[in-house]
Amino acid sequence: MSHSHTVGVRQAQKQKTRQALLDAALQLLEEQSLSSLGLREVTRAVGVAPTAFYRHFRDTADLGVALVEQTLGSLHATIGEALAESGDGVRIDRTVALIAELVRTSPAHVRFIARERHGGVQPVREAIGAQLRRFADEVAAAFAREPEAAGWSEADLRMLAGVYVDLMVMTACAFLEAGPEGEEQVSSAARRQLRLMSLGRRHWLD
Amino acid sequence: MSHSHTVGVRQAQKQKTRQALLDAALQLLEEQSLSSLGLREVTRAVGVAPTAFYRHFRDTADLGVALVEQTLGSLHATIGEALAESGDGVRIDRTVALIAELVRTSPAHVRFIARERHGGVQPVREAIGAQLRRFADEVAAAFAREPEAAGWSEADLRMLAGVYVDLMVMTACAFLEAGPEGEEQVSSAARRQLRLMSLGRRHWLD
DNA sequence: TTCTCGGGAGAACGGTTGTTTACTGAATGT
DNA sequence: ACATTCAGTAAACAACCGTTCTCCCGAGAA
Repeated sequence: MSHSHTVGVRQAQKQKTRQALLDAALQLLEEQSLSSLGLREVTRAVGVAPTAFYRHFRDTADLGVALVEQTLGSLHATIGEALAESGDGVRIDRTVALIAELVRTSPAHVRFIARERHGGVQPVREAIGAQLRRFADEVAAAFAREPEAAGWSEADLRMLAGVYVDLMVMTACAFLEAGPEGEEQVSSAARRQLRLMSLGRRHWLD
Repeated sequence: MSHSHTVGVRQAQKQKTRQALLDAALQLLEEQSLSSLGLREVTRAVGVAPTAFYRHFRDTADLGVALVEQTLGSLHATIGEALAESGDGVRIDRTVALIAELVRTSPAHVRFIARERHGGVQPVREAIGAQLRRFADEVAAAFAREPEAAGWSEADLRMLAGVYVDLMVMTACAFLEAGPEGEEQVSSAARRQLRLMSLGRRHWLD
């Protein structure tokens, strides 16, 4: 008589090992790319039989897109907060600090996205591309709500938002490569880059 | 009694099959990443025995760094020409056109660089990073030669050059993803991005 | 010519891969 | 209480992998 929304011990255990597979894969992907990640490699790290993999994913590419959506999907809410800042200078600091904390708390996720964005697995590439396009849309919408956007064409606004998102991805990669000790240096460089873009934006309509 | 500079049939044949290995690898890497590229896979595509691979490279990672230097090394001369343009607007058109032609004539090389820049093989990542840093240095030197660079700190100039290079890599990736039909659209977007940066550069010292 | 060097061929090795098939047993619905 | 569903197991499969060893034979030096 239990309703469909009750979790049940059964489905809870299933999603538990599913998450274990995702976590193990993410860890293994720190030193290789998805197209070389083996099915057995993942199950061995978790401690389950190789065939158990098929109960959750069709292949490692399928696992990859799940990893993309879990990593980037939960980020839209966080991004919205930083974009709510109206001051141009304050938003720059907020955004860079957000990226820095993201890389600090979960570097493996960031590395995975950076690596597979242009990686060898097509479905994963497309999943990342779609998510980044969603981010750019949200940034463009936030820009459009501001008074500085007056006189801007929609295409130019979309271009500006695209540069903004790409700059943030590049900054995240720079944080990764620099390590914890070079964090402050990357931060200041990123802030200057954003300031350069902000200046260009102010004088766009001349 | 032949002098050391005479090629000889022996060394010519060796570099011939070495180049064949590089070409075959580049073609195979269009649909996968280097960390999953097999030694036998490459030799099979060329038509030589698997053991012949060891006469030229230690492993596939070694082949990767050779591929990086062959791809990016020959580009420094071409870049120098575009940077010689003094006009700010003309240089933008020249640069974007150069990237477009590069992607058109050898897309596999561009895809390889984009894919392995953050890929799973450390030595290759470092080789690409070193080459891109060289590009940024050249761009910074070209900027420093201009009158607009007056009052700029060396660090800010380096930052500007870094953004320039990263923007070009991103543009090359955009050309790849868009395909031949969307070439004009990517070109105009890239030109607007460069113009945005150029505007910010003009008002940097306020 | 004769000797040496070295790129390439061939076979074999132990190990790993993805996938299939049949099976177990505990949580679930009736 | 019983029947069913299904996540996970176990074993086997052919195919592939990187690497080692031995041999071959033509180019280049003597």
